[in-house]
Amino acid sequence: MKILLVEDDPLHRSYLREAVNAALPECHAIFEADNGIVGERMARDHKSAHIIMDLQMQTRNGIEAARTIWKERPDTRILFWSNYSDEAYVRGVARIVPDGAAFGYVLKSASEERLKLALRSIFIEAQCVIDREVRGMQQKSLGQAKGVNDIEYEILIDIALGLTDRAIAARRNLSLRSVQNRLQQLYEKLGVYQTSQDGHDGRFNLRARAVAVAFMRKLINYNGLERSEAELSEWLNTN
Amino acid sequence: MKILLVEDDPLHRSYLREAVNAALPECHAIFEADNGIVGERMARDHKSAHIIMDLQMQTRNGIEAARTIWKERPDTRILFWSNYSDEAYVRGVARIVPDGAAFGYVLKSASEERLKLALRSIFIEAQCVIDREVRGMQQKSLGQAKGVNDIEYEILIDIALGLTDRAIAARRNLSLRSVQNRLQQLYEKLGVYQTSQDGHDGRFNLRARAVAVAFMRKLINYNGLERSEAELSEWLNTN
DNA sequence: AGAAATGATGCGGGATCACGCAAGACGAAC
DNA sequence: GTTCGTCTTGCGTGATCCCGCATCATTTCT
Repeated sequence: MKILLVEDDPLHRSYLREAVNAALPECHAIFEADNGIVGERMARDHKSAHIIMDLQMQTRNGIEAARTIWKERPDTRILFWSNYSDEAYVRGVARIVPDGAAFGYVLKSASEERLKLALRSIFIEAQCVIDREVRGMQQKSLGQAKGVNDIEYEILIDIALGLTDRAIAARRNLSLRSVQNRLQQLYEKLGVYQTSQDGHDGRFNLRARAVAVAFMRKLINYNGLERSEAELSEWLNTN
Repeated sequence: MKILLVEDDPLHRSYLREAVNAALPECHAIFEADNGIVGERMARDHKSAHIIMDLQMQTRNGIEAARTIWKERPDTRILFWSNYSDEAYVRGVARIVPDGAAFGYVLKSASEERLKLALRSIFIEAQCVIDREVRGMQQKSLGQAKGVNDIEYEILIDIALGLTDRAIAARRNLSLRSVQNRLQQLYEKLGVYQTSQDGHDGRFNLRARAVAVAFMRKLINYNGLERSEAELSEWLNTN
């Protein structure tokens, strides 16, 4: 068995290397990449079937890399190893995992024991392993209770990118009014409203405020926004 | 000499410990804290004069912690050790460092050699050491060439938090029109404008777009926004 | 099948925003 | 002292946003 490590931080990389050696004696070769681009290339060259992937890397993040890898060979098993359980990351991963693929999501704060267990579960048993904390996040994403559903999430991204209602309507093939409807759903879900109804001074610009609270609730984050921006500029060009 | 490490990742913490041992034989005691709260407390209890501080930690970030520590004893020497050189962080640090205090800013990606050198320079020689990359960022912040100055930065924060023009005016003691003036300066600096002047469809909501590009340029980030939000809610209560 | 829920769309109005124009305030340069 | 540049503020306008009210269409429940 060969394993490919894609991880920025040399410290974490060597920690992973040791964990793999300890937990997977059947692994006889470890390859390492220190960013997403190299990771993709090595995965292709070595036809890697077992990958451990960091999510936030400077040059190319783990979600992008995983997507292209899975596009080429959907049965690749990938263990995501991340510092955070931001909803934005969880959504990002959930969006790209192919049907039936084995993958895992373990936090860097997990104990060594848990990491080793996850390694065996995924790479030997082909089971999906998802950290408890991440799991909680996932439930919240899917169930709508207090969570933001896909439609609302989509429009959240659009306003976070700074689009006007009209542009969103064009992009999503909706009428102007529908866009505004969805915006109101979103505002409600995020608990955003013009405070101090007493006077006439709405303190918050709802649109901007919604983005702010989404950001603070980690519904969106830097990497997610960057990805969305890339999609947007693509759309802008063809339109 | 005693040194206090404030860092949430155990891996990085032990790496630091070894680096300190290797570079500073005159250090006879190392204390460790795994978040900002504990860090503040330990700094107080041990009257720490030499601290190595991570910037992004979950429970309380390094800037907050450093601020309260410096408030109590401004001659404390603090080496910030961070993954990123986001302008938001650099600004955050610059804002709180007391006059004449010795401090440093070293990236985690720096070589071990560089870290050790910085350790000696700061803790022995009381010099300020700032990573080259960070330095570049700092210049850009201060010089206004293409960079955003303090006034623009301030209003950027305000719209990122989701305030209305009126609320900003109240908070900053300005007229409505002045706020809008500053907004326009900001838009210009960020290169934000209604694309496609041909038709009449402004694709971007300038206010939201400005926040988006600022975010993508790392003028603002999660920690910074959270800090500002805390200040904001304080102001909202007393007003 | 009929009823109820959900979502898309149109109309309209009040509030906010973006921004040109212009007048006064203040300090720096000459 | 005059002139210039920068900053603040007011007024006004057109575009955009927020959102209540109302009409269909599609789904879902009974």
